[in-house]
Amino acid sequence: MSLHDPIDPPAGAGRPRRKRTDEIVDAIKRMIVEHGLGPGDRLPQERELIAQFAASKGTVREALKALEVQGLISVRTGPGGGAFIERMSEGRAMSLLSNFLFAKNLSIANIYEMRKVLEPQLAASATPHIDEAGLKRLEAIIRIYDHEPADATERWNQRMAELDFHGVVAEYSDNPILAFTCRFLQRLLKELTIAQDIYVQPEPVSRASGIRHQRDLIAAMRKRDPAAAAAILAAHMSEAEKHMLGLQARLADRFLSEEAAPAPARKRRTA
Amino acid sequence: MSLHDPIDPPAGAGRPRRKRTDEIVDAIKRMIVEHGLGPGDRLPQERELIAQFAASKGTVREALKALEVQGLISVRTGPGGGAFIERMSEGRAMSLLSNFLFAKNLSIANIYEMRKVLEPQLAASATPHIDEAGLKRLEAIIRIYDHEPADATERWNQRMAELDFHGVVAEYSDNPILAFTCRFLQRLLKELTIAQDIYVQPEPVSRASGIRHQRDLIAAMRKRDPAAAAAILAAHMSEAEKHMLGLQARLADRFLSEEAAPAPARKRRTA
DNA sequence: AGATATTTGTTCGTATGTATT
DNA sequence: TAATACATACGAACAAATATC
Repeated sequence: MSLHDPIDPPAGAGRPRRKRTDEIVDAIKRMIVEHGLGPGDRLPQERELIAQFAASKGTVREALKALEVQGLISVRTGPGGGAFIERMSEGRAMSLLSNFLFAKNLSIANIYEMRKVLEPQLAASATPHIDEAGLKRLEAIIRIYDHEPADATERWNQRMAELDFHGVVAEYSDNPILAFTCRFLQRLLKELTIAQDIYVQPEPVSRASGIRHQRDLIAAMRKRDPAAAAAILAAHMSEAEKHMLGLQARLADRFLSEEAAPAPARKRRTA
Repeated sequence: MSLHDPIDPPAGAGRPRRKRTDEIVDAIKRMIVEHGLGPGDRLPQERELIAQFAASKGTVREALKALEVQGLISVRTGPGGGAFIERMSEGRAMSLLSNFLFAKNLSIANIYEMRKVLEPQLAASATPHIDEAGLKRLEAIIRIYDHEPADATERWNQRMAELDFHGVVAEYSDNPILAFTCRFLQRLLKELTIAQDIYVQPEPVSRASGIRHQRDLIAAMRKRDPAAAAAILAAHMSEAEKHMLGLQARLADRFLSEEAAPAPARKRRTA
């Protein structure tokens, strides 16, 4: 069912017969790896799959739907349409993960416990690769929150921008899983439901200190000094953690919205 | 959020019209959160959903399939059957995530860069909660690899057990996302394809040191000393990283199903 | 811009499989 | 064993989207 839907503990005796749909899902997955298909490549069309698997249209469509939800393919209508191999987007991966963590009632403390050790690593791993354009972007983001906000809305925007700052740093890391994890944690923070309006109330501590840290970070990166970058982020996170700790907040019901719309990149045709 | 949530403002110009299936998926998700349905609760049956959404059987089934793949529901046949709310299993969450990271070509270095900072945190967070039974389990696992392996198979089993050791520690952490991440990293290491048979060749360094670290960790946990536990793990990881670094290995092609039941000769199917 | 061909999307009716009683 | 209640699967027809001319 799932790509490597593992082991689905089949309750010892009397395995429930394999469902046709799942067989087809697996068969298509095999087809993908065996033919070495990559993003953009086309699968046989519905009609052919129906013939090939001797299955009905509905069954084949269910299988394709399963693959689509897993982010493996996308399906387009029209001439030259059909199922195309996709690379799962980061956003979708995060949504899927959120569904899992949703039930776990994460706290801010949980998230910061990870951030305080990961963000320094992230900064260090980005330091050798960030370019002047990236540094400029960071400086631009700081400018969003380097002043007192006029109203609650601006205050909220400033808090989001602070998280975006770290998101930009992640873009320059050469460690994909570290970057993904950090960005995911940032997203979780953005999705917090406020028991005590964290992001709305005036910050309990000086913004100046945070901004100084971030400017220091940019300087350290310019000097290509990963150790310094990590140290600065460690201090920054430790301070941020202190402010956030104790706040009650839980994950929002982001649950329902899923990014849909696969990008309309087109103009591709693989026979 | 209300029943008639305007969340899906019908795509003004440009975007393709919302597909019926996706509408139903979202509607069911809304239904779940609005009714506060939890694991084990039943959704309306197929027939009722068909009536409720004025959609055909096939469309409703596609929607249910999508929810099933996301780990949100499971469907059972027979009297009293239907769609039931599920808690996504950790295994499924990991599989879905693997699909995303598969394309990213992770290296061992990438994984250890995270482990070396996360595992110490994990040990610290588990220290206050682990009980004597857990400590005994850890000691039992160590016994699997506290001696020279007889053959390659045992050597491999020993390496897997070393990872399981940390998995047990994760079970006692009170930080769900930290525990999940650490276990996921462990799983990635288990799934490595060997360019240079990492787990098969004799270990390049003494096993004694690793085991000493782990025994020290158990002692520190017994004394309820999180700081010491973290420090020991940091040393342990740093040493392990040294051994693994430089090894070339990539994520395995878990891509295609590895079901419990191994590939029996494929049945031929009439075209 | 409009017509057309191609391909997915949706519906309906029916039959089969499976678990409960 | 049989009856029942439910999902699972099939097939044909029709609707909608979209690339091409």
